[in-house]
Amino acid sequence: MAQLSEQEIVRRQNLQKIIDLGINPYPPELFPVNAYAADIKRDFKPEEGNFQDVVLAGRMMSNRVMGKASFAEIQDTTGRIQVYINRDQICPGEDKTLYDQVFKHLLDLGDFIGVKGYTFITKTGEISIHASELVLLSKSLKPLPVVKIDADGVAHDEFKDPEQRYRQRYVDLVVNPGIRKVFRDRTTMYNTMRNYLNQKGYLEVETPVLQPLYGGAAARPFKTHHNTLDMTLYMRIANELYLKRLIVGGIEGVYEFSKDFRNEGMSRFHNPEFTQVELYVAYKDYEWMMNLVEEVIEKVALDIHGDTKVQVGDHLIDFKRPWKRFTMFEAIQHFTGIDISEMDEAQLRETAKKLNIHIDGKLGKGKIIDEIFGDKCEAQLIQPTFITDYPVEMSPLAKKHRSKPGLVERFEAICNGKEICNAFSELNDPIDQRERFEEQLELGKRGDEEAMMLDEDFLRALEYGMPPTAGLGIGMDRLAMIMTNSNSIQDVIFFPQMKPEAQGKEQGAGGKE
RNA sequence: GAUAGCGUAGCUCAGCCGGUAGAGCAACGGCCUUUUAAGCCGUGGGUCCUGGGUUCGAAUCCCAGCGCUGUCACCA
Repeated sequence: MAQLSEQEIVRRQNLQKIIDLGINPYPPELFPVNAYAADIKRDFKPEEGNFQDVVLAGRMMSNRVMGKASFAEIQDTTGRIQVYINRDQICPGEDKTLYDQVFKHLLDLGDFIGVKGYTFITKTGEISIHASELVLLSKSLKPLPVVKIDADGVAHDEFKDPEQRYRQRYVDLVVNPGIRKVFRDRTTMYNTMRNYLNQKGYLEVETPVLQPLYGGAAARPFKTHHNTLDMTLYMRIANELYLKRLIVGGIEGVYEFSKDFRNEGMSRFHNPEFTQVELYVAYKDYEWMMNLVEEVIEKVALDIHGDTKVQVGDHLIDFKRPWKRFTMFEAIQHFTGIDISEMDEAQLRETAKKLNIHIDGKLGKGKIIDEIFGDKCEAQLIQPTFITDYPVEMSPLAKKHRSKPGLVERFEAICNGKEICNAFSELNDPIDQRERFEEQLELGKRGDEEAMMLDEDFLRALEYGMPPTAGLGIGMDRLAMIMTNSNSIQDVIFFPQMKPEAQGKEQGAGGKE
C-alpha cells in the first residue's frame, strides 16, 4: 500500500467517525431509486406537479455549504442534478447531527448518497431536488480530481492526462462524463450492425480464440501453451478460416464479432487486441458485398448521428451511398500518374525507387504494389472509397478475378486515410488454395514474417466443397474512431493495453507473482 | 525504432537567466437557511521522476536512466 496522502487519511478518519455514530458506511439494503437526473431536468413541469416524490442516488460531486442550508450536486448514470439540503428539513427533530456532523463534515466529494425529496426550481432558475431525507450509500476513500465547468461551459482543472485516463478509466468516466458518449456510440454501432445482420438471417457464432495454427491474415501472433495437451497454441489473428469451415458445413450466412490478437507494434491505430466483425455469405460475390458494406455503414452513421455526414477531425465525411469505387491500379495512376498495371517485379521495384519508397529486398510483387498504394494513395482517400482488384500475391485467400489476370476479386473500404474493411470473393478452389499456401511458404522462406501457414484441415474442408462465398472483415475499433471523432484507438477502448505502472507508484500491474 | 516535448501539492499548472518552492481548485478550522467555477476569514500539505556530476549552494545547468505525450516509420 502506498503512503496515504493527507486527504486520504482525513477520509479514513471520517469513515471511522461515521461508524462511531452508528451509521453503516456500506449499507447492504437496496435503495429504491425511482428517478434519474436527466429525466427530471428534461421533463419537470412545475405546473403539472410531477417529480414530487423522487428517490435518487449517485455520487456527490460538489457541495456548497451555506451555513444551515447547502447545495450539493449528485451524479447518477444519466448526469448531474442539484440537491438543496436544508438542515431543518433533513433533521426535523432536536438532533441536528445528520446535518451538522455527517453532512457538513463527514461526507466527502465522491461519496455515494441517496436522496428523497421533491423537485423545484431555485431562485436562480435551476431545477433541483429539495431533500427531505439523505443517506450515505457508500464511502469514497480516495479524492477524485475535481473538474469544474463554468457558466460558459469551459472545464477548469480538467482531468486530461491520457495515461491517467486510460489506466484509471473508472476515474475518467466519473469526472469526464462526455467520454461515456463515445462508448455509447460504439455500442450503438455494434447494435446497428448486429440487428442488420440478424434481419438478413445470418447466424452469429463463436469460433476458437486459441488455435493450433493461426491464419486468415498476415500478422505475427501471440503464442501460448496448453499444459494438458502439452502443445503450442496461438491466439487468433483472424476468424476467416473457421468461419469458412462453417460455410462448408452449410451455414449459408455466418458472422462473428471477435477479439483478435496481433503481436505487433502499438500506436494510435493499433492495440494488441482489437475487434473485427467478419461475415461470410454463400452464393454472393464481392460486388454484392460492397453494396452491403455501404448500406450497413451508412446505417451506423445515421443511427449514431442522425445524418450520413460525420465530422472527423478537419474533415466532414459523408457515408451516403453510393461510395466512390476505384481499382487499385486506377488509384495508383490517379495519385502518381504512373500506370503500373503491366509491370513486372523489376519494373515495380524501379518505380517504387523513383517514388522514394523504400522496398525491402524480400518483398514479392504484390507487396511492392501494396507499398506503393499505401504510401501514395491511402492517406489521400478521405471520403469513403472502395479500392478493388488487388494483386493475387497479397491475397492468398481471395478468388482470382473473373476477367483480370493476376488480380483477385477483393476490395477494401478506405475512409479518413485508413482501411476500415477488407473483403473478397472467397477462394473456394481447393487446388488453387493449396498452391497459394505454398506460395506463402515460399515467401516465408524469403523472410516475410507475416506469411501464412499451410492449414491442412482447412484444405480438407475446401475439398469437400465450399459454395461461392463473399467474405468481409470490418475493423470495429477503426470504425469507432471515425464514428466518434476520436484521434486515438485508446479513446475507443475502455482499457487499452499499457505498460505496467512503475514500481513505487500505487497498485502497479502484476503486483503479485 | 527515429525525433521533439514533458515529469513540481490529491487535481490543473507557475517557478527554470542557479540562492533550498508558489497559485487556483480540493483538504482542515470558522461565518453564512435558494447557491452554482458560491463567497469571506484563517490553517496545513511537496524524496520538485530516479541516480550521478558541476557549484559555497541545483526544481532550475550537465550526463545517464525510467516513465509519459505528440509526430513519423511497420502491422487492422
